[in-house]
Amino acid sequence: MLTNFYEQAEEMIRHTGDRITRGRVLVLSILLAEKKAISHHEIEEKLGDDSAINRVTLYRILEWLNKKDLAHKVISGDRKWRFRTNIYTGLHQHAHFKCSICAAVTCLSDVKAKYSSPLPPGYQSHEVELTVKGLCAECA
Amino acid sequence: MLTNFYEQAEEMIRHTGDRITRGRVLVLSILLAEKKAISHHEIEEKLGDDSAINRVTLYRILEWLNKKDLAHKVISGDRKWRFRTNIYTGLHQHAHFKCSICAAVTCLSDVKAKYSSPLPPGYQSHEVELTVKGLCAECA
DNA sequence: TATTAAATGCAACTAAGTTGCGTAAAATAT
DNA sequence: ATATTTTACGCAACTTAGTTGCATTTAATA
Repeated sequence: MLTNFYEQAEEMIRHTGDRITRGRVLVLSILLAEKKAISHHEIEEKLGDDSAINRVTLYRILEWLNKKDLAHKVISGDRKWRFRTNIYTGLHQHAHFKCSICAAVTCLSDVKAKYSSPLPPGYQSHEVELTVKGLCAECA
Repeated sequence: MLTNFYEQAEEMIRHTGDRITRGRVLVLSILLAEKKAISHHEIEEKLGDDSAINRVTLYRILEWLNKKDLAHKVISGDRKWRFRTNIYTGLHQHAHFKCSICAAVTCLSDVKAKYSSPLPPGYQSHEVELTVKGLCAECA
């Protein structure tokens, strides 16, 4: 399973033209295996001791994945960033769900963000981030 | 002007039944005078040296205003919280604009958040937070 | 005016993310 | 296959935002 994601990650990274490094492949394959957006800390845990990556490097890898549009940053209220791969989601314009109890962030893949009236004059929209807060199925 | 907001703030706080303190009134009147959501740091600056409030107290006041629904917390990607009064906005279900250059957060009062399909089974929605990212009129 | 419960201030702390710089390792050229 | 050259990595030290515990002050009340 994970081997599969590992190869997929490698292929995706090759596609960017940038260097294919152990860290990038490991992190991206973790994100590919994951259904929901996960934090820096959670990724560190999943890496485990043997395949550990330096804290700073992990931040830089996540930043790089974001820049290359292989993953995106999910904003939430606990001042932690969470990351998720972009493969299953149409790049931007999609929504997230944040559980008020367990703080888990899930991408609502079918839910498209919409807003009902235009922006004030002179404003330009680049990206829409919609977060629905409430209780997830487990905490409800 | 500010005196006006000061009295309005006092009245709003009285209404909660909790104590009317110097700090609460000062902070709320600053928020009332402000059009956009502002950060802890920006509030400190507006308070100035003479009417300074302790950092921790300011955090607690903002938390309290949020709890009493006199203000609400605006989440953004720079891991800073911003606050805005709730008086002009219908309590929840409204959108924010975050400028990618100057990082200013504005409430889009006319823009109602909508999402086009239902949540996954078992999920409950309590609040919808919509953030449009792009360029504001000044930075565009 | 005295009492008391709640808010404030201080100091020390935590958690998340950043910066600078020397070292290691991909990719490329030889 | 090996040397060269970028580019990424690891480490240490730092910054920024927010938190906790506890002693002190202050708004409400009796």
